Amino acid sequence: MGAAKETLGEEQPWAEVSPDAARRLLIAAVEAFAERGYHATTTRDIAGRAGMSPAALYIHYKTKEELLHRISRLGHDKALDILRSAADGEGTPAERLSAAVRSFVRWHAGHHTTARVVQYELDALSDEHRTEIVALRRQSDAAVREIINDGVRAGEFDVPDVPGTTLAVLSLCIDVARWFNVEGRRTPDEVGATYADLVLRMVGAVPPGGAAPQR
Amino acid sequence: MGAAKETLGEEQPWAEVSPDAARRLLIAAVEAFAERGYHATTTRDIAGRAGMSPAALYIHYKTKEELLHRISRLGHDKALDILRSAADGEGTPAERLSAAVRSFVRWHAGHHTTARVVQYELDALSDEHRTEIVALRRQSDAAVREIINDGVRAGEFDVPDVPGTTLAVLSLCIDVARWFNVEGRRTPDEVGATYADLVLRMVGAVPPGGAAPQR
DNA sequence: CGCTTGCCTAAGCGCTTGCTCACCCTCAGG
DNA sequence: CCTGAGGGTGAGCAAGCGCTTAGGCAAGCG
Repeated sequence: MGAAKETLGEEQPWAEVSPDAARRLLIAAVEAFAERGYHATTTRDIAGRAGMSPAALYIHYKTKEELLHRISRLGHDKALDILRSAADGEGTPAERLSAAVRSFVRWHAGHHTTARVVQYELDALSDEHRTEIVALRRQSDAAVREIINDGVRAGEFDVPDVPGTTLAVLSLCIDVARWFNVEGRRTPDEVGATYADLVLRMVGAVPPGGAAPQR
Repeated sequence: MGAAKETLGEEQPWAEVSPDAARRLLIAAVEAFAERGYHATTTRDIAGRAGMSPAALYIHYKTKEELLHRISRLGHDKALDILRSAADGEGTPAERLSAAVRSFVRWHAGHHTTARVVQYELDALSDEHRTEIVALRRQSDAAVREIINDGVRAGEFDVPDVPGTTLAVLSLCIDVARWFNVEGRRTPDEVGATYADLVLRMVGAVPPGGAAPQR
């Protein structure tokens, strides 16, 4: 149910970044940051991956930190968007929570390089940029908490500690970006389904029909 | 002069590191790595925090990476120890799983600076050291999986995907190190209790008595 | 054609990094 | 007293860092 009418996985995930050279640099930076971390990545490495000279980077971005901020901002926007559209969707709280977790996890697994940068490199941002991003994260938290509160009010969920459970649910989903490996046995879809099931158990909503994804 | 080795009344977490100067350097490194990350930390910063000159570091450690390795090794040993003693303890699978999660989470919250370094700076290790650490992590995974398998065999747990659930449980616990804040509202004990409850729900074992920790 | 504009590079500046080296201080054993 | 070893320091090296600068080249336009 719920007919996940999903805007198809963007074939060009960074279509909003232009011109072309700026996008190539940003994609190269995502890869490099995800592999080695922000501080261990050099501007020469980023430029090299994009097939450019080190100086080319500074035509499109003022600093290396601005690159990280752009990535972080776009990624958080996307993540929040995913959560919001599930939270504001139709259906019972259980259905909405399940959909939110499934799509949120699918994104973290499918775009785990981006997600890794977005979720684990916050410390490298400037104070100003970090507070901007933290505000977005609080909105993500609010979106999930709202679904859980709805479920509790409707008597569908049994949750003694709503803020704590909200935190745990988001934490569980976010950490997917850390361990997910493309060469592993699980597809993003499978992980999403498994996690949606686990989260429904956490809030005391029995998964429908016991139809748990088996393998 | 005054007693150089003063008992602080709290546990001495790095008692196994000697001599004294080496321990002070290690503690300084844990703080710095946890705050800024390995790559953003300079050897001068570590030495400075320990009240020494930059060169002093190299009397006790061959490289900066060796410091990280020592921290990571000791931390993983401790974490594995905690999980093992819960897994090998007595009681029903639900009791053992609950105890394992509670103590594991309590450690990650209470020693969140150390845990942050231990859990999130693996990439900075040399290939050799990283494979050594990864082997320890696989043992942690095995310890948790064993409890869950016991519960399934005993008919106490309802777990469709044991490896997936094991991964999720560990992931949930580990991520505590990322978000836990000393100035937050929760104590390590409270988080441990909340999480133990959540994990029992995840494996389909009804939490005992419904005595869930309230805010 | 000359001139501007946008994108890019080669070279390199100033600084910081991990790490080393020559030397010093303290103290136990003879 | 001397000696030698272990723990410490100030100064600094080579390499690598983020970033800048001067200039090149192609395209659009009078």
